[in-house]
This record gives sequence, structure tokens and C-alpha cells, in this order.
Amino acid sequence: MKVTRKSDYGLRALCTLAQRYNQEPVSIGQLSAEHKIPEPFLEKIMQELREHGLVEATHGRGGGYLLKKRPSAISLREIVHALDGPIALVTCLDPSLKCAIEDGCPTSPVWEIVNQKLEEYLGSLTLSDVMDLTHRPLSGEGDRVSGKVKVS
Amino acid sequence: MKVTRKSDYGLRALCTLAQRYNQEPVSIGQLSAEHKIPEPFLEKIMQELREHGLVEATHGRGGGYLLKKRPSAISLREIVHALDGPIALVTCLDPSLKCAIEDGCPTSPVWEIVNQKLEEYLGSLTLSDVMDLTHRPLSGEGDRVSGKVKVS
DNA sequence: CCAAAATCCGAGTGAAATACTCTGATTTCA
DNA sequence: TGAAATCAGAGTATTTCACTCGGATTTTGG
Ligand code: FES
Ligand code: FES
Repeated sequence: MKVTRKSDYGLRALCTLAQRYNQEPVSIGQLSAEHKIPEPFLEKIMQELREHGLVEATHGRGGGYLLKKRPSAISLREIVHALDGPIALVTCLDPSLKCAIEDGCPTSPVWEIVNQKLEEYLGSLTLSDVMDLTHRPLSGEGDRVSGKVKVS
Repeated sequence: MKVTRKSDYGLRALCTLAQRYNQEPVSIGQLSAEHKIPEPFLEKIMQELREHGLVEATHGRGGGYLLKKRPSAISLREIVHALDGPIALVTCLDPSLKCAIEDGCPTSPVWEIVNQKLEEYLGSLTLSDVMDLTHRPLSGEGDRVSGKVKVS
């Protein structure tokens, strides 16, 4: 039950792009330095984000990446989908590998529900939310879940 | 973002134990046959479930496994914890590997929240819920999420 | 126009996690 | 006493992950 490093790295990079929204493009060099991410790895990640339309790139001198939508219009769900693919908590839920059993399978209905819930929740969190949380270091140690960010 | 096969298999096995709650113990042979799970693998899984107190075993002839609590008192969370360990969506959240950065890390607050949400939700689903869902094959195709099972 | 700065692209590699096996010991009961 | 079951721990195979490499392409500054 883990999100891959690709998604974590990708999210971090997108955070700095969000800060610099509407400014100059940011290069892989800068991004990887800021977040201590191996350059060639981040390069791949940014490519995938571009292919999925979350980000756009400009070549050559002074080039780099820019967000393609406003931070509040990019959800964690999109990011994770772009980098890890759609969430399939168990292999049977993978749309490309339709399972044979299916009927009467005791577990698939639950996993499907949890899966759905997770996607919903990730869909409700945007890059703006992430930025808000970063600079508001969990005040008071109460349950952060019902803190600042909207909760189902 | 996957649950391991161990957890999926374990859940299936626990389902049949739930059906036979308060009856004769069920052997690995029976369980693995019913769910098409490789016997020696399931053996390991049942051992772990016993070590975590979800199940108890009786040796020798006619032996096998029994639930140690009523089905409505066993949550998905417990099961997943027993077999996959506590949920740590990103490595930084793993309590055994406390991260150095932490302060000002842009992503960890969000992942922590999602992590918490997930645990909460899995904690709210019990073996009874799973059984109910199994024999009620998603009537009407509506959003199953707010169907029969309690939702946050 | 050219060289430097950047992204693009596809293939390839090493390590780690996962999924599962094997062997033998131990307990129980007919 | 021996068959049926779990127990225990080490071992192996496969897949996924995390990351690299080499070279092509695009853009811009000088
Ligand atoms: S085994 Fe595939 S749906 Fe359950
Ligand atoms: S890198 Fe460890 S908390 Fe963010």
C-alpha cells in the first residue's frame, strides 16, 4: 500500500511549479537540485507529466517546465494516475487484466469500494491544498484530517 | 498503490472462517482448495494471522483455524496491518525510518492526511460488511460507495 | 551560424520487494 | 503408532521499482 517514488517526486516538482505559476519556466536542473531528486529520473517523470497534459515544456536556453492548468485545477488523483497509472488495489481490479472468477468472489466488491473511495479522496485534493498544508505546520497536533482541508 | 496478494488471500480465507464461525475448524487444505490459493503460501499467511491474534489454530487430526473474534469485530485494517504491516503511503511516513527533511517538506503533510483517511476507512469496514457485500451483487449499478456499507 | 542549454526518446540495469517453495519438526487424536 | 494437521525458518524465482545511459532534437544567445 504505497505510492511510488515517481508520484512523490512528481508531486514535489509540481509544487514548485505551482509556486512559480505564471512565471518563467523551471528547468530539471533547478527542480532536481531543490528537491534532491536524481536528475535523469526526474527528467523521465516530467516527460510523463507532459504526456498527460499536466505540464508543458519549452526547449533550449532558458527553457523548462510550466504548469498547464492553475494549481487549484490539478488534483492528486491526476498526478498519481499520470505516474502510477489508475489505482488498482488488487490485481483483479486492473481493467486490463479482467479476472476470470469475479462472480461470487468474496473480496472484489470490498476492494472495489475502497478503491473508489481512495480515488474520490485523491480527486478532492488539489495542488493548492498541498501548498496550503506545507506552510501551515499542523498546528496544535489535533486531528489534521478535519483541519484546513475539505474532508468528505 | 496496491494491497499485496497476502492481504487479499488472507481476507478470502477469513471470509470462509467467518461463515463457519462457531463451527468446526477449517484446515489449510480446505481453504486453499476453495480459493485456489497455493497451500504452502496460505499456510504462511494463516500463521501470521495467528501471531497477530486474529485467528487460532488447533493441531492434529480434525484441526485447522478458527476466528478468534466475531466477524463484526475484525476490521480490514487489522487484517492488512497483520499481513502488510502498517500503511505507509510514502517511505517518509514509515515510523521505523524517520525522515531527515520533514520540516518544510512539501509533500509529507498531504500524504499523512491521505494515509490517515485510508486507515480510518479500512478500520470502518469489518468482515461482516465484506460478507454482506459478497452476496449482494451491486444492485442497480448506482454508486455502491454509499450503498449498504457505512460510509464516513 | 554555431555552440550551449535545455528537453526528448528509447533502451537498459541493479537492487529490492513480492510471491511463493522446501524441509523437517511438533502436536493431536483415532 | 501413524496419519493429519500446524509450526518454524530458510530458500528461490519473478516481478516491480528506481534509476541510468547515449544520443537525437529544439531553441536561443552571442
Ligand atoms: S479473484 Fe478476481 S475478482 Fe476476485
Ligand atoms: S522527504 Fe521525508 S518528510 Fe518529506
